[in-house]
Amino acid sequence: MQNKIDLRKLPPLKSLKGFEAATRHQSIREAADELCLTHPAVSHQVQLIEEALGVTLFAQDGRRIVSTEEGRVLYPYVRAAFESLLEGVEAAHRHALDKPLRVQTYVTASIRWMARRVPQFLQDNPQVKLVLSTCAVDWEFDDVHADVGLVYCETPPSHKYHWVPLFDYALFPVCSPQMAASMGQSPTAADLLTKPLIAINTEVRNWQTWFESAGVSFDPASSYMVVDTLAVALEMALNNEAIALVNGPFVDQDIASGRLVRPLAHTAVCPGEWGLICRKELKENLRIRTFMDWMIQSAAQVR
Amino acid sequence: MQNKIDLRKLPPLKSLKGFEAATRHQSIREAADELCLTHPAVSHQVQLIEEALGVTLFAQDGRRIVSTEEGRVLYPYVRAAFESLLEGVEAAHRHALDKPLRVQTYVTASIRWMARRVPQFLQDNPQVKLVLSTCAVDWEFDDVHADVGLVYCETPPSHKYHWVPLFDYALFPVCSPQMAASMGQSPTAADLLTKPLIAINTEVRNWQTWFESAGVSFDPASSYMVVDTLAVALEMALNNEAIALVNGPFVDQDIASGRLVRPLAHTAVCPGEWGLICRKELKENLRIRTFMDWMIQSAAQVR
DNA sequence: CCCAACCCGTAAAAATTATTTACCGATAGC
DNA sequence: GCTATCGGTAAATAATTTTTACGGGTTGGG
Repeated sequence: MQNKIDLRKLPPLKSLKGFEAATRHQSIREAADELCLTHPAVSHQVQLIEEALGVTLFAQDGRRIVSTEEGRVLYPYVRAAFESLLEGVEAAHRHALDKPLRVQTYVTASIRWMARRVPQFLQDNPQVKLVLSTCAVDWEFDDVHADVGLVYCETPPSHKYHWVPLFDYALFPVCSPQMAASMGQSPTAADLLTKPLIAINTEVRNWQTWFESAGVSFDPASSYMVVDTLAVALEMALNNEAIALVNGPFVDQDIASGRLVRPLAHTAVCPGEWGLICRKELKENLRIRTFMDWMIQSAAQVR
Repeated sequence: MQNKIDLRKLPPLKSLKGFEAATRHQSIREAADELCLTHPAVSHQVQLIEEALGVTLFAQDGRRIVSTEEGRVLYPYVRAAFESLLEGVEAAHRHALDKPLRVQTYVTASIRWMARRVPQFLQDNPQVKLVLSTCAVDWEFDDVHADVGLVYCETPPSHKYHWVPLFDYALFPVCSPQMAASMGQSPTAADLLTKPLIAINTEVRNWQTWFESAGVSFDPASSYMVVDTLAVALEMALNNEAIALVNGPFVDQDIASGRLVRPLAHTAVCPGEWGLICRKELKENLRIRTFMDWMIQSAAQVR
């Protein structure tokens, strides 16, 4: 870092905008128009600077104004200062966008949500680089290794995080059309008990929750099979091997295309939500806001 | 002049001071001390800029702060901007002080007031150059040919001028000690009528005014002699040739030294005053304010 | 030549910003 | 563990900027 600088001798910085524009236009009114202000505002700004410097910057010439010699001397320095600042802002932006944005999520969300949408984002924001990490140590958002996360939270996270809920944690079964057909016209929840049900090892109680909300009792130990991520369960459902229990907006396309169906409409909405998370102080960060805004918009199209 | 510049992209300029100092100190509190602000003020300034740029500039490290890479990228540009502004202010000052200050006054004031005091002013303000003009076309202050004037105004001048009254227009007679002695111990106003009285051609009625205020009638046509400036009249008084009528603080030194005396104390205070005048918009001008302040202080020592 | 259009300056009121005061939680040294 | 220090937050206060409303002076066209 450098030495101290005598900031007290600086004129009122905000008013310099008025001086700059007024000098360029040699007109208070035109400057005001450019700055989207009224003319007395600019007039006052110019006077402030004149008083601060003790130097007359404009003289009246008929009904216009003309820079004095001092005004003309000062202008290039002010101009250079503004240009330096703009360059600085640019440089900081470039630098900020250069670092890849680290996104944490779960395997299923990564495969069945991100993978389908991220390419469009990268195309729309070519200057942003993304790193998706699905191998988080546990379910919690890890702010050391990621900038932003698409995660499930049962309760709103601590105040040090910025949290934008996106979807309900809504449970509903899906299976292949053949499997659904094998259960007859309008199967009941109890009918599902006759079929192979896949559970996820981190959420083994989900089937129980769903059956209970449908008024049917269920023993978690009776699951046909337990896998460690929904993505695998869905793959099995697609292959007509079992019924999977989905917990978010991860099968919209398969249902739309008919590859998967919902054998019955019952949905169990659980506490908590899927949402976006980042550290609070990063929420105004350019890259992060860009990404989050895009995610929010993208999610809104699904709901 | 140059092209338009996109001033909207600039961050809040005032807050840049906070960023600059905080970066230099790597501490919010020290920055606040330097800027004579409280620490929340600086904290807020930094946040404003971070929000404006969408970039994080500081990270917390224990109980201090550390610039992020973006902060370090931005700093030199901000610094350069401030330095450019300071240079600009300097340059404008230099330019403003380089032009000589044009002072208008009357011959007598010039000889008997300015001439004695100006050298000290020039010594105290070596960067200021003065041009005294005593050959004004008429008595009025001429703002085209002078920046500031030491003039007499019977009524306060028009609102376009800044006017600082300095002395009463007070009339009193002076003469040599011999001439005074020749009139006896305590001469009356009437006693003066027996002596040669010098009048000034532009103010021929002054003797009449003085005598009337002293309760003695006087015919202006009876003046011993008419000259065109008080300076000449005073010279004659010094040479024991006549009595002059002084209209301002122009004989203090001669009276102090005993070269001139006031034969009697009666003074006629006339309407109007001696004062400093300049165009209103110039009153905050560095050179002009410097000069006027000095004049005011200098005058205060006399009164 | 005069009137309307235009421009700038001023002053008081209104709106907006900046700063302070009074807290809180976190950290590091003792 | 306790305390001094640091930074962040929020509400209240202070300061500033901006606007509104007006006035005076200049210019150019009818």
